[in-house]
Amino acid sequence: MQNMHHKPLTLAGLAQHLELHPSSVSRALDPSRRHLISPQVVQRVERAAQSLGYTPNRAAAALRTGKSHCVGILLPDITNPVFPPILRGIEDGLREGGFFTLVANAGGNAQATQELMLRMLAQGVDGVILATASRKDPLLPLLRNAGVPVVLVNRVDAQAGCSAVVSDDHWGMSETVAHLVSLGHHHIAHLAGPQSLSTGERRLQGFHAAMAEANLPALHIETCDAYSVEAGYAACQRLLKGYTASIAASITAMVACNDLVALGAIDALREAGLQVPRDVSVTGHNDMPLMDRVEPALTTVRIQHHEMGRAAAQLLLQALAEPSRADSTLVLRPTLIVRASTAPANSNPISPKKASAKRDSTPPSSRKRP
Amino acid sequence: MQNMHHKPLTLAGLAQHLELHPSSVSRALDPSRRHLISPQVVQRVERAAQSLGYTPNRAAAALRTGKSHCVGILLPDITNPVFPPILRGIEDGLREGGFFTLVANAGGNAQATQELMLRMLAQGVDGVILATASRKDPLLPLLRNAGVPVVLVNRVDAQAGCSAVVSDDHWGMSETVAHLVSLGHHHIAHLAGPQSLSTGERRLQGFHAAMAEANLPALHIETCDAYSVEAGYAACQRLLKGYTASIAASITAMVACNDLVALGAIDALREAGLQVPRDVSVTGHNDMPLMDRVEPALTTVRIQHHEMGRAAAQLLLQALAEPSRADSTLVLRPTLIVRASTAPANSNPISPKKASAKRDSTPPSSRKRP
DNA sequence: AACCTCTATGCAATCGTTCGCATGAATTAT
DNA sequence: ATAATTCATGCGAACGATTGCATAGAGGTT
Repeated sequence: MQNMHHKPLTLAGLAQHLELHPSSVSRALDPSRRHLISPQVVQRVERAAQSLGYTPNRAAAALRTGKSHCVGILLPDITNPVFPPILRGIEDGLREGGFFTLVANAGGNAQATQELMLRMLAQGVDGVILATASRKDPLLPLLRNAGVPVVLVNRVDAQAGCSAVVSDDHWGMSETVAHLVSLGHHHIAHLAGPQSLSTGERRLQGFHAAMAEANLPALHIETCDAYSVEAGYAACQRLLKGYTASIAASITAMVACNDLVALGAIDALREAGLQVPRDVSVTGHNDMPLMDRVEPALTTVRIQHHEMGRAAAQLLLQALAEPSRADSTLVLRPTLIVRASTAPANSNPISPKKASAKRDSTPPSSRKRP
Repeated sequence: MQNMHHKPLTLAGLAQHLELHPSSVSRALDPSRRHLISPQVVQRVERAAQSLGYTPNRAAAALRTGKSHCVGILLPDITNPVFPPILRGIEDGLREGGFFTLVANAGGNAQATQELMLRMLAQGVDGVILATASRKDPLLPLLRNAGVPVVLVNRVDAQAGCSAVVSDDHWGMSETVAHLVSLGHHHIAHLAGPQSLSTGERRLQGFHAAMAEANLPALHIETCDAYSVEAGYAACQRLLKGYTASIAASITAMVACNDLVALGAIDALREAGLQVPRDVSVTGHNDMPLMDRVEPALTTVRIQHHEMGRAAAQLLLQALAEPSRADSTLVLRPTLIVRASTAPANSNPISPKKASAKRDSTPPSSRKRP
């Protein structure tokens, strides 16, 4: 109780206590400059620092060196289940390098995002990891100009200019399509992600490539305006609208750009009187937590969230240590996880009650099995 | 391209450009000291700052003033779905005050946690929000000693000494028990959380109180050593072990301390040949994302995650603005969300095949309905 | 007109670390 | 033995923003 507000011990204070000059103490405490100081003194300093509980003032060091030992992490929204494991991976990777993570959720708004980034820069972050980068992201030139190393995670930028870690979306898509084809599906639709995001674009490309590979036409594509349950629901509804009138009637499988979108699609399908996977198989992407426990358990592409974050952190550490180093893009291979939302193709997926069911907007709660 | 590595504009540079003294510029830019400067000059300074893109160096300001405009947030694990919304709430609340969030996942290990906290302090955080506080957390005296304001979120500390925001666990428990009682359940078990955490303790107390209120004996209590699916699975297995031999055979409902624990319990029950909710009703706590889509949809207590975070941020801002202010504890009321995992009590819950089924460790995948 | 009051701005010290340079001691080479 | 070369440490000036105090005008009072 007596030592409240112990004004924190300063380097000078410690030096005085040891009858040394602050600069010597500073050197003794810095592993990379220790060699300038005699071993005995180093030990004496270390002991004293330990026992007196000296903690260097990072703000002062940051001011002097221009390095804050903080990196900024910009996420669209931590509430989206893809990001927590990525963030965790980043943090784990960064911790090894002695860096702290300044986290901010950008939340969509471009204007606000830019402001946030400027504040991060003012805060003196040494580097930035972006999980928000849209294609041709306006933030990148800004950061480049400020001379701050950047690593993109989960998304890449067209005109790159920085390192990135992404999942192999093409591979994920071709695995998914191959799986569906092996179950006898021929009419496969795609609920594409926002084309302003690289994942949306690449997964769509991957879908096209995979369908071409399988000699199937990629006819039924609907774009979502976000990676959310609601957007998936809406996109699937739009897709179903053309159902009666067109050849689309034969769709037996849907590849969603994302797990949440898949969940929304399942809602829309059920609402239209279709069963998953009996009538239509549905796949997701990301293998978010709990996707093995939803009803039906979702067949999805598991991306290496944690590893992605970790790799991004390592790339950033490299860039910080060696600024001249060339940018590199790391592509991690995902795995297809087959669960209960995909099943062999049903020859006649159109349920007899479809026509009426389409107008029926029965809420989910009344959808229980008989 | 020509202006690469523009060495950032400094206050002195800006002052020189304006033919003013740095101190005047500093004052003109600080809303709380603006009044010392003539309006025309203020405007001139602001324009110039704007157009030249001046951003103050926070490190320097932090050194001079001792305030970093950063607050540290210590979480057990962002991967646990309770925390993202809380973090989001904190960030939203803090942003209004112009603060940044330094996020760290402590991950259980007490030693590492303490180190992390020391580094946060060295980083110069102005305040700390702890979502990790166990009862009698050793970090609290440390922080108190450093004179850093602290707010606890989701968990409280016995000897408090700081503000906190928590959910009304008692109320949540009594709602839950009342709901089960109204369904005809009399033998209700509780899978309690770690008693070293305030939520675990308080929910257990709440359970006892609620059972007493309903004139029921609280006989079947098993403690989990973590808030995880695995811990819930193990605890439920331990509970089931005494099933045949004792009066416990009549258990028709289980109140879990947490949604994840509830999911683990459901796994264990199924493995023992029991159906949820036909044989045993199960409830969770927190209403994590997707709990409405797991099988069966979980009856649970929805806590106000986002609001908790936001309130914690506001409490911290208050404490920073007015250090003498008395601590306050904010208790937010949760809501019981009834879904499919609870049903009327079954008079004879013990399935005939139980005895053999208990030894049967059929994996979940073969558990499909006939 | 001499004095006092304000008000707007300038001055200079300060926060705690770091780092180029200088210095003195100890070691080695000649 | 003296000069040349290490090596360990001291010295002091940065880094950029803030702030108590000083000061120079402008305006007001008697």
